[in-house]
Amino acid sequence: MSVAAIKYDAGVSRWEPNARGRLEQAAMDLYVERGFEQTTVAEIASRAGLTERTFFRYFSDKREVLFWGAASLQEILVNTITDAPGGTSPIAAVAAAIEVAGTLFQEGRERSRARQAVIEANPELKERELIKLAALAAAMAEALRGRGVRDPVASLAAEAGIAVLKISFDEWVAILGDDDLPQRMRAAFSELRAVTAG
Amino acid sequence: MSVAAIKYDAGVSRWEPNARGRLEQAAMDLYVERGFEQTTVAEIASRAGLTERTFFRYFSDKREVLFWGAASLQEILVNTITDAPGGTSPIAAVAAAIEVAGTLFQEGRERSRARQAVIEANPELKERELIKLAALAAAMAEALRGRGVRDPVASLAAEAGIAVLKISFDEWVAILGDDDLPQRMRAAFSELRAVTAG
DNA sequence: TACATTGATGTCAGCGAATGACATCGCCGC
DNA sequence: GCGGCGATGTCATTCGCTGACATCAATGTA
Repeated sequence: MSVAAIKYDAGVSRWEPNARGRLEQAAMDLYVERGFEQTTVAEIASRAGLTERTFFRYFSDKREVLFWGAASLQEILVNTITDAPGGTSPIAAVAAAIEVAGTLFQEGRERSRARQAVIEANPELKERELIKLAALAAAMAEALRGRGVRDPVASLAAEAGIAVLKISFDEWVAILGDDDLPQRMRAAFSELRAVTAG
Repeated sequence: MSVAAIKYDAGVSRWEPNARGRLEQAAMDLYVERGFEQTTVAEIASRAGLTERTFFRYFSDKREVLFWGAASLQEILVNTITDAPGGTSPIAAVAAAIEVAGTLFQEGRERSRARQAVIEANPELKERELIKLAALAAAMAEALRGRGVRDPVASLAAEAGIAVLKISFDEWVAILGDDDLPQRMRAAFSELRAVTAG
């Protein structure tokens, strides 16, 4: 739905449209402005023209605003693994999925940066990020099992992939200029191969 | 310290000794009996003969009761890596550290089991566990850097070690009989080598 | 047209985690 | 014996989060 459509609808419909989007925007703005802890849910809701109660109808908790998008990322990773050509090795399928994720992050570069800065500044948010990454690993392992890969190979390949994702992403975010994230990921995978061979 | 000793001390000192230990014990008991969420800090404190406020003086939050022991584990991992003979490869140093941890878990087997059951049953606790594991990985990476290992090798080796720890530990906990955790960890490391070799 | 239903939001009350400020009072060194 | 210290208690408060119920436009249906 376009912005024009939103304007059109205002006053016609009972409420402003896109409540979830407004809440998300308000939350991000406030988290960036004053930090996560210093922002209350009441403030977020108020800035979005809604009430606290409504915030909690859209997001299970204050942290989830920054993470609900992980669901679609998970879907992409799983599909990439599932759709990999037969005969692709587990680690190659995982690597392909991780690189697709890398491409996506690269597209929304500034957004990724801002988001990561907020998360990095708060331990509670780091916890949430880690559990989302763990969920991604679990989902990838499950997708591998769906291809006939057994444990512990499936789990190990998935965990290795997440390790590469984390490390590459952190480096990429820390770098000032813009360099290629998927390429950095490929390099990390080959480093990992050398390291474990150690 | 035995119950008898506690009785002896009562009345001599102003308070029962070992407040922290009593809080920890009370918390574990309650978490096992009714689950983490269904237990209030007030109940824990009351069972330990203390107040809520005192609980928060010993533990930064309700979850930390189950995790404050991670500090000494981290120390052990770091020391093992630091003290590894010169010329030991990064992954070998990490493997050695992880196996030491495995030995420790094995000694307190029932305790590990009970604890893990509580954690597994609650997402908040899983989050906390993950961030502790991430802290362990970061500390091991730092110890490797202290040996002259550069990034991303140091980080990758540390993350790989944590992945092996996690997966082996989970399997070991799930198994009914008692089998050897360090040995399981060695096996997982060699699986990982095969997996990343693709 | 009238009426029932539905769905997104609001209102209100309340619990429990966490924190700051200040009080208490044995213990220990001087 | 006195004065400070340290472990604990008391009190008040903020904030995240939840359940129960109310509101009211839109939509469907007789």
